[in-house]
Formats: sequence, structure tokens, C-alpha cells
Amino acid sequence: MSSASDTAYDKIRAFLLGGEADPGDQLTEEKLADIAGVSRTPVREATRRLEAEMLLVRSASKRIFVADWSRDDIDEIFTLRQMLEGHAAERAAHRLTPQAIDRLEKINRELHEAVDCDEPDISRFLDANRVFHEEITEAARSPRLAQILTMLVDQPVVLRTARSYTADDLKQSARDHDELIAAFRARDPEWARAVMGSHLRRAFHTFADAAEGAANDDDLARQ
Amino acid sequence: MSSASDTAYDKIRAFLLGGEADPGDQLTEEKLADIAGVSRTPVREATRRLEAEMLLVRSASKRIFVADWSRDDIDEIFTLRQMLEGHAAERAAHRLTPQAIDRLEKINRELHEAVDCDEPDISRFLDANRVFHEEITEAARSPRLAQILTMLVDQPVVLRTARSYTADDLKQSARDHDELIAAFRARDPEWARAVMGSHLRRAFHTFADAAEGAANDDDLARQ
DNA sequence: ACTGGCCCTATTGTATACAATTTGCGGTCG
DNA sequence: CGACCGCAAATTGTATACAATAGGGCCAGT
Repeated sequence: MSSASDTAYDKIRAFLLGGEADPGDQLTEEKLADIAGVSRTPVREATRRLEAEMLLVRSASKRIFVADWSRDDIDEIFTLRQMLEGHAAERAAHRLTPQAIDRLEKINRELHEAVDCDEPDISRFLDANRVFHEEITEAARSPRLAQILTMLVDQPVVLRTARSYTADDLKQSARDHDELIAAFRARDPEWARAVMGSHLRRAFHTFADAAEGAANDDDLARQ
Repeated sequence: MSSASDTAYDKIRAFLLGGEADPGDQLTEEKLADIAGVSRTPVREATRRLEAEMLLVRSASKRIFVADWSRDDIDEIFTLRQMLEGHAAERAAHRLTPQAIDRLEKINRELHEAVDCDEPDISRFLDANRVFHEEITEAARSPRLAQILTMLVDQPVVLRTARSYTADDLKQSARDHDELIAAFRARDPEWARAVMGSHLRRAFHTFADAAEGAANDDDLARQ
């Protein structure tokens, strides 16, 4: 059984990542306490964590807002991810057991199934994608790296523009993963790092373009 | 004026970094509340932050302990720092203003003065060294990178084995900084990254050796 | 109408009381 | 003698009350 403070963290995080709040919205502790179904005390601990993870920001007067990201922020996040996940892939190439590589293959089959058809199942794709990357991070055996990546990976999710990805983007992701698996089987760390690098850099452009599109949509909607 | 929760954070952090507690020691919230001079509520927020920064760890039963680091942990920390500070140096080489480079030079003169003599002033060295690296991180203009580095840089400080550095180590650090400044003046990002890389990797070996020595000393003392 | 100051309200900050959990000790039974 | 159970003490977790502070609106004076 998890504590109220963990409950609060999970629920508020789900609330943010689920897109029920818009970037820039103000959130009061009381409102969040309602959402989480606990008192303000555990909510405060949860908001501190979420603030450290940059999903929430505080104004000068200590009020809480849903974080917002500029294009530069997205660029920064993906640049850091490229560097760090590239490193993770390199370490994973050394450490992945054959069983773990089989597991990766299985996850990616699932991912292929989700996107190799006329109507891709985005949320299945996102889940499989997340698990795939987590498995690699796990295999890197670097707890601080894992912690940092969790933080970086979560942030842009809030923008939830993944639904703007084209079917081609999704299929290319699946192929990148195939190549990553090949690099792991070949035990070639440099190959793994390189594939991970291009994978994420392309993801950045897809993502940034989608985010701009969404921003324009918002502008239009407001007019 | 800072809030009680910030006061608690600062005081507990100083308590840990000042080496008044040994790695592995248990700390109760009440004891920490005494140290910080506030009630347990703000202490809890402070400990959550310090836990996220890995200066404190929690047992399965939620009790709080001073973090301890294995040689693998030190290796991990310096590997990540090498990658991330290398990246910071690269970005800084693009972005540092001439005035900022002058500032770096001034800081490093101070550092030289602290170590270019028979009896080096270690705490002056550590201060100047910290400010030097912070200036570069700042110049990289990457808030997430800065946040991550703060976390990574602080951690090993608790081991406070810097006093085991030899005069030669310290002088070599000063020379590394000189070369870094040269790379910045030449606006050569690759050079800057390479110098930062070797600088930190050597620091790792110095540090790890010193830490092992300290560990052995502890063992001896316990016998 | 505009600006400045004041007050009221909304929001966050802190302490304390109490609840829940865990630890360690002591005693009892096999 | 050891293992196990249960109880008391220590520790962490949560709620609530109250304090401090910031924001927004209202009114007065120009």
C-alpha cells in the first residue's frame, strides 16, 4: 500500500501527463489535494518532487503552474537525451544478456504490430516505446543516468503531440529499434550509440514540428 | 528572507557537505529539525530534496541515512560529469563573452595563487574551482544541464577527501583550466570538450585513489 | 479616466497534534 | 538455548489550525 504522499505524486503526475491541465495553468495546493484525495501536506511533498522534475514551476510568489516548454527547451531536452541515451545504449551493448535482447525483440514486435497497419495504435506505440527505452536504460546499470533520463523523458510527454506523428514516423521508429537490436546482438557499442543518436535526433524534429503545429492550432483556436 | 524550508535545506546540506555526519549514519527528522532550528514539516521538504539529489537515502522502512558511495558510484558520477561538462564546455566555447573569459581568467589566477606555493590553500582552491566550473556551466545556457550538474558535482563532496590531493594534482588542475581558457579564447569547442574530458577523468582517478586511501584509513581506525 | 493606496481574499508556509508503522526488547514456550 | 510472540518506544506519515504573504479589486483623489 502506498502512502498518501506517493498517491498524490502519482495522481498529480497522471493529471499533468494526461493533459488534463494546460501548460501555464495555475494550480493551487487545495485543488491538487482534491484531485489526489489527500490533505495539503502530502500534496506539498508531491509538488516539490514534480517541481524538481520540471513538470511544475513556481512563480516568484510561490504559486504553482503547469510547466511550459519553448522550442529551445525541447531542443535542450532532446540534445541531452541523445547524449545520455546514446551512452546508455553503449553501456547496454556491453551488458545486455541474450535473454534481455530477446525481450527487446519481443517488445519491438509489439511496437511493430501497433504501427505496421493502416491505422496505427498510438497509445500502444507509446507504451511499447517507453518500455523499450526503459529496458535499455535498465541494462546500462547506472542509477543516476536512469534517474536523469526519467526526468528528461517525461517532460515533453506533457505536450502530448505524439498524436500528430505520421504513420511513417512511427514505422521509422520501429525500424530504428530493429537496428538497435542488431547492434546489441553484434555487441557493437559504437553502432548502438550512433543509432540511438539519429533515432532521437529525428524524434526531436518530428516532435518539434508537431509541437509547432499544435501551437499554431492553439493560436487559431483562440482567435 | 528565506523560508524555514529553505533554511532547513541549506543547513542540512551544509551539515552533510561539511562532513559532520558520516556516510551511513541514521538521521531522524527530529534531529534534523534541531539542527535547522525549525519544525519537522519544513525538514521533511528539505529531506525530500536532498534525497532527490542523492545526498540522503531512505531505507525500506522510510528511515533516513547519510548517503554512501562505492567506487562504482564515483566512477559513474565522474563518467556522467565528463560527458555533461564536456558538452557544457563545448557550448560555452560558442557562447562565452570576452568579459566572461576574462572573469574565468581572474578566477583561475586566484586558483593559481592558492596552489602555486609550498603550502596550498585547499579550501581556497575548492572555492575557486567550484566557481570556475559554475561559470562555464552558466555560460552553456542550458538550465537542465545546470541542474543535473549541480546534483552530480555535490555528491562526492561529502566524501571530502580533497585534502588528500597532492600539490601536483592541484597544480595540474590549474594548468587544465589555463588550457580550457585558451580553448575558449580560440573559440574551439572540440578543444574545450577534450580538455574538460581529460581534466575530469584525471580528477576521477585522483579522487578515487584518495577515497580508497580514506576508506583504508577508516578500516585501520576501526581495528 | 487614471493612479495610488488600502483592505479583503486567496494562497502558501509552519507548527503541532495525533495516527500509523516499524524497531527492538523482554518474556515465554518449545 | 533458541525461536517466536507481543508490547512499548521511537520514528515517520497525515491532517488540521493558524500565521504570513501576495494578489486583486475598490475607492478616493487628482
